[in-house]
Amino acid sequence: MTDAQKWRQIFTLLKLAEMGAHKRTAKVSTEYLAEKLGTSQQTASRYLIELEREGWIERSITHDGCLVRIDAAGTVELQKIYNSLKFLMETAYPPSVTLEGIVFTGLGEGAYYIGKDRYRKQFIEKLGFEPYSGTLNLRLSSDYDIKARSELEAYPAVEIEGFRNEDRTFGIVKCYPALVNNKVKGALITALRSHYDVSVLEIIAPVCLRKQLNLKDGNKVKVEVLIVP
Amino acid sequence: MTDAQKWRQIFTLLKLAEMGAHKRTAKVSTEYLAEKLGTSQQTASRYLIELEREGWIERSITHDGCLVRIDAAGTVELQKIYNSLKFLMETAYPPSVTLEGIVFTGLGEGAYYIGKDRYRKQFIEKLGFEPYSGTLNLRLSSDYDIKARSELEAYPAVEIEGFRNEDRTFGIVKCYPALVNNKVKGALITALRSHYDVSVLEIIAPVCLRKQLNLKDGNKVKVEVLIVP
DNA sequence: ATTACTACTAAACGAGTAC
DNA sequence: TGTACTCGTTTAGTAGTAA
Repeated sequence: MTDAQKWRQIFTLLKLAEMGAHKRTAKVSTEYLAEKLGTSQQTASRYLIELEREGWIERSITHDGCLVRIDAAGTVELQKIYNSLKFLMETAYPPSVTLEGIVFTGLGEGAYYIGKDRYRKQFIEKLGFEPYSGTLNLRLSSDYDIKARSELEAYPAVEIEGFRNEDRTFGIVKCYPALVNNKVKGALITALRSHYDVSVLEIIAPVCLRKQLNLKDGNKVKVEVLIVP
Repeated sequence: MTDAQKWRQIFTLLKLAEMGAHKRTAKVSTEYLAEKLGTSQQTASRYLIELEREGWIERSITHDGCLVRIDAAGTVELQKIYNSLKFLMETAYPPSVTLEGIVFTGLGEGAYYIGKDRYRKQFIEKLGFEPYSGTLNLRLSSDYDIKARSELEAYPAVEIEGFRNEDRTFGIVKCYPALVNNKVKGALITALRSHYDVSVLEIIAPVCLRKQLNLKDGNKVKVEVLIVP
């Protein structure tokens, strides 16, 4: 089944549900369904046949219409769309923000901060992974990316608490779970220190991103930041 | 715009929303969108053009992708589907039950009961119309219709309180708002008395249904009973 | 009344490609 | 890189009609 077909079918399921076929066996003539769908009787008939083959509805044909009931599998499809829409419409934040930046070599300070045990423990606890001892530095190039990054500040983040040891104070770190180049799970971290400006991203991950993704300075990297309300 | 087109577009809107385009301007390449849609880059491009023409998205093209934001009109479309699904999935009852029956002439007792002032006042108050002084009697023919009618008992109804006068007791009446032959608003009423069995429907409406719909004994009538939780 | 087949028409798709 | 045009191919839609 192609995606286009799938969506026609989900639309048909929705119309059948509006006739109550998700709660009870409803009598539906192909002519009536056709009217609701804005299509011909023949097409409505074909849709019902497809839905039946797909196992999304149960159907029996009588002399004056079909008795149709949406099956468990069909209900699941409607529920999926509902859940997705519910999340999108009820949540104040976008589900994700995608940023792109160019790899560059930093001063190696990332490793120093990430190495601090009080940070490490929290990374493991709150992000679910032990970070590789180094950060991947990305420079944002476009206005879009810089704007998108600044919008992130308003969205909820995983907060890593600061602390102080005998020498100095280590500040709070805001983390955003992220997917790097559609492949590797990691996190964007901010405010570790203020050496870099808003056009720089620092990424941590359980593995060495440069090795894992075969990255060199100057390569473009996509970071899909996941907002977790 | 045909309905098939409309549904492709709503599907596309949903995917764009999953990229956050309903909350912010998102950078989306046609190639990336194509992948999410399960279609070709060319088709994705066409969809975006159509959505823009429709006024559902705002778009500006940059050298490395489109900046896309779902417009108010587009959000409304998503909201419509969401509201519809929300109602269907969160409600324990089907939105409506459609019954078909054959017109026959009753004993004229309907007029007597409906004429009672204590009933009339409640009909006006709770159903929103003053019933024509007579009921349309329908005989259910198929097993499906009789089964569907019996299911109605479990669904919420508008309840008209009983009363007693000097002579006798008048019982409670359950009403279900209904649309007769897709045209006239009225109500299915039950338990006015027990003269008729489960295979008989009594319908009231603000007008004389026989005249309004030009009905004769033996005509088939469709009654779409609306469940109002 | 219905459903749904066949044969045809209309529309959507996507490969190639220009920009 | 991108987007989006043309145009041949594929797919969906419908009219007519049988069952």
